[in-house]
Formats: sequence, structure tokens, C-alpha cells
Amino acid sequence: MQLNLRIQMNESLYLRDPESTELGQRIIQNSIELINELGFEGFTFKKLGEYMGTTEASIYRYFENKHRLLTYLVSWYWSWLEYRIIILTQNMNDPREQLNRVVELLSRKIKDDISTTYINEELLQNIVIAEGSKSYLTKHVGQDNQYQFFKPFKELCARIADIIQACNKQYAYPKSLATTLLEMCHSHHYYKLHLPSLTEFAKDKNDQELYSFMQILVNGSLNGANP
Amino acid sequence: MQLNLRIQMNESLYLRDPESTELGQRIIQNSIELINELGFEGFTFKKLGEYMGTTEASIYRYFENKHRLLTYLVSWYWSWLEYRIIILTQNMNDPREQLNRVVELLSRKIKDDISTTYINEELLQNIVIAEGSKSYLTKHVGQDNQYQFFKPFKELCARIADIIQACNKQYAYPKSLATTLLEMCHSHHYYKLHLPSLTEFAKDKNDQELYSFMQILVNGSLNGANP
DNA sequence: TTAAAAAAGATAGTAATACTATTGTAAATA
DNA sequence: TATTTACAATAGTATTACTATCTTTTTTAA
Repeated sequence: MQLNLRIQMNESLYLRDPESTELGQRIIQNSIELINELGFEGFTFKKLGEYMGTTEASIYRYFENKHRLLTYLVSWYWSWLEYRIIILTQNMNDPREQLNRVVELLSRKIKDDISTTYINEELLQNIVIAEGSKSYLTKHVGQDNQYQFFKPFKELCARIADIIQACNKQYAYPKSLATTLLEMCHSHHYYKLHLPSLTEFAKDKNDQELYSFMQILVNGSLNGANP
Repeated sequence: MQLNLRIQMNESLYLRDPESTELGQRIIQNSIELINELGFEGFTFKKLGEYMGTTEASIYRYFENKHRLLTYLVSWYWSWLEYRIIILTQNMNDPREQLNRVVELLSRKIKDDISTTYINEELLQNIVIAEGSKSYLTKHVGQDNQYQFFKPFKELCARIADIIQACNKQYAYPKSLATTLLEMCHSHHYYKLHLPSLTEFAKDKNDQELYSFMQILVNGSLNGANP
């Protein structure tokens, strides 16, 4: 069975919908590979054209520039994560259990690659870890925010914040805690790989320790607020 | 009285020591202003030359490229923060009180500008908040790490981790918690300004709420681990 | 089935970026 | 006084980040 999840993307992110054509889909697939190889700074549309056997000009018909493409990829990832959280928590009633499963999902690195044909979620997660923050750390963040480019991330945060709030009605900072959880899971994956002395997780193969750290962080906040 | 704090910098960060000449000091001062204005992507040595009335070539005699300059600035900031933490905690014996003061220092935005003539710490903090992660989110992070460019950040983390560990000998993740504290304080300052729906701190003028959030996060972790 | 439209390929061109190199000159130092 | 050092001035190059145009191929609609 070939499930094909289709995520509704913000139309301002692209000039031509990459999902609508074969070339568009190949741009997505190959850009994920090439950004992983070269890093976002080293990545150019010219190189991508050569890499996938098309021209720079053809890629520019789909995306205004490489930053928009990055924002597209990152934004797709957050939507996909929210979708995974929805199916993960749908048959659970206890918000504590929901939160626990969400923390686990976020702590462990993505390994599988199911729902989509041309997107490798594992590689895409690496991009979000190493390059994701560059999508909003710009001088045009206000403009991009007006275009609603960060809506998927905000919705994901809001969903997690709702679960947090359901666990403890008194807790005052559910959104901040959700953001912290999301961001720090990714950060620690990066440190683990590249700056291992910043964390305790250097040899943490299946991310059990990171999971435990995050659990304590989240539950400690929820309990500590209202002991 | 004009105190002049001199921070020992890693010599591989520059080609010629910017602290040793007037032009060098002006490069530091003006680059802090211009990166704030243009953002790191929009910033170039050519523009900096025009901005401060010198030539591109002269700036290249001090720094190999703009990324090295950014790393220099960020690295200076972490050293300066560690220095502030040292003087802040030197006459305190209770690690809980030390940690509390560190959390407060990190939660509140820098307002003053004392110890140095040509470095505006408030502006520099803005750069660290908005551009700091770009100093290590690159493909050459391994190389840069070998050059010890991230040593000031690691030392600061280690110092905070030591205080955390002193608060709770049983707690298993002092380094990860220190990293989290440092990173999230900066992140939340950015969200507050640019993506306010991601936090509860939009109208948090003197960062009292952020401070409270961080206190609960840290103390919750320390208590939750060993209730 | 054919006409037209849309998509993609091919090629060229431009301004800006990220440098390197060379030469001349003023100031500091030996 | 000679010489190093520091900086300014200028020029030049490869690459980046695009835009434009024209042709060919593919899709779709009458």
C-alpha cells in the first residue's frame, strides 16, 4: 500500500506548486539531499540544477529563492510532525499519557520513512535540526510572519501547549514550555553530534537519556509549578 | 573611572588582533552596529568599510571573513557573560542562591554598558540572540570546534552545570540543563519580539515572567529528579 | 486531430558578493 | 635615518543570486 499524505502548504511559499508536477517533486526530494550534503550556505540553485539534471532557471520557476525553499521544507516538516502527533494521541484520554508520548516522539530521532514517496523524513529532520532556525532568524521575519509562513510551527506549538495545559490547569506558561520542548529536542540532537561536551548525550544511541531529560524538564515544570 | 576589561581571545579567530589597534577596535564597534542594522546575511565587509570610512581590504586584514568576525563577537559575549557570572556569584555560598541569580541574569535583557569602551553589550546581546546560532550551525562546525572557537560557550555551560550539580548531586543532566537555560533565554527574547504567539511573554516588559518560567523550568527539573 | 497553452530546457546577461593582489604613503620604531 | 608596520586606494576574479528570452516538448481543450 502506498499511502500518500498530502499536506496543504501556504501558497505564498512557492511560485509554482512543487507537488503539482514531477519536476517540482524532484526539486523537493533532491534539495533535501543536497542541503544535507552542502549545508544551507553552500547550497545554491545552480548546484541543485546540476545535481538533479535540470537548469537553475527551471528551479527559479518554482521558488523565488533558496530561503523560500528552506522555509517550505521546514514548514512541511512541522505540519507533518503535527499530523504524527494527532494520530499518536487520538485514542488517548489521559493528557499525561498524551504528553508523555509527545515527549517521546520528539526526543527520538526519526528513523522511518513512510507516508510520502518523495520526502525522506529522516533527512528532512536533519535539515530542520541544522538549518531550521535560519528560516526565521532573518531581518525579514516580520514580513514572512505576515505571510503566515510560521503558522505550521505555531499550530504545532499550540497543540502541544493545549496538552500541557490539560495536564495542569494552573501552569502559566504552556506555550513557552511547548516551544522549549520542540526547540531543545532538536538542539540537543545537534550538540550530541557536533558539540558533545555541551550535553550528557554523546553516546546516547537510542536517545533514551534525552527522552529522560526532557521528561524531567517537562514534568518538573508542571509539578514544580503546583506542588 | 574607566575600567577596561580585557578578554583573552582565541588567536585563530582573527588575522590581526582587533584589540591592538584603533582601526581594529573600530571594526568591532561598527560591525556590532551594522550587523544589528542589516542582519548577518545583509552585512558585508564592503558595506562595513563604507559605514565606518575605511576600505574592504583593510577589514580583511583583521578577519578572514564575516563568519569569523561573527564567531569572534559571539565568543567575546560568552566570555563576558561568564565573567559577569563570576563576579555575581563570588560571595555566595549557597548554590541554590547562586543558581537563582544566574537564572535572573540570563532571563533579563542586558541594559547597561559598563566594562568596555568600544563594545556595546546591549547591541551585542541582540546579535547573539538573532545571529549567535549561525556561528555553529555550519558545515565547518567540526573544524571550528577543533580550533576551540566554542570554548567560551563550553566553559560558561560547564560553570553553570557545576552550580546545578551542586544544587542536586543526584541530578543526571547538569550540562544539558545549563545549555537549555542559556539557549532558551535567548530564544524567548527573540520570540517575544518577532513571533510573540510562541510564548507568554509578549508584554513582559522587565522579563519578570520569563524569569519565573525559567526558574520553574530549572528548579522543577532539579526537584522533579529527586522529589 | 489539431491548435494553443503550459512546462521545461537552453542560453545569455547583470549586479552584488566574497574574496586576492599590488602599489603607494604615512606613521611608528630601531 | 632606515625600515618595518599600518592603512588607503585601486584593480581584478570567481561565484552567487538572480532576470530575460527564446526554443522545444508535453499537456489539454475545442
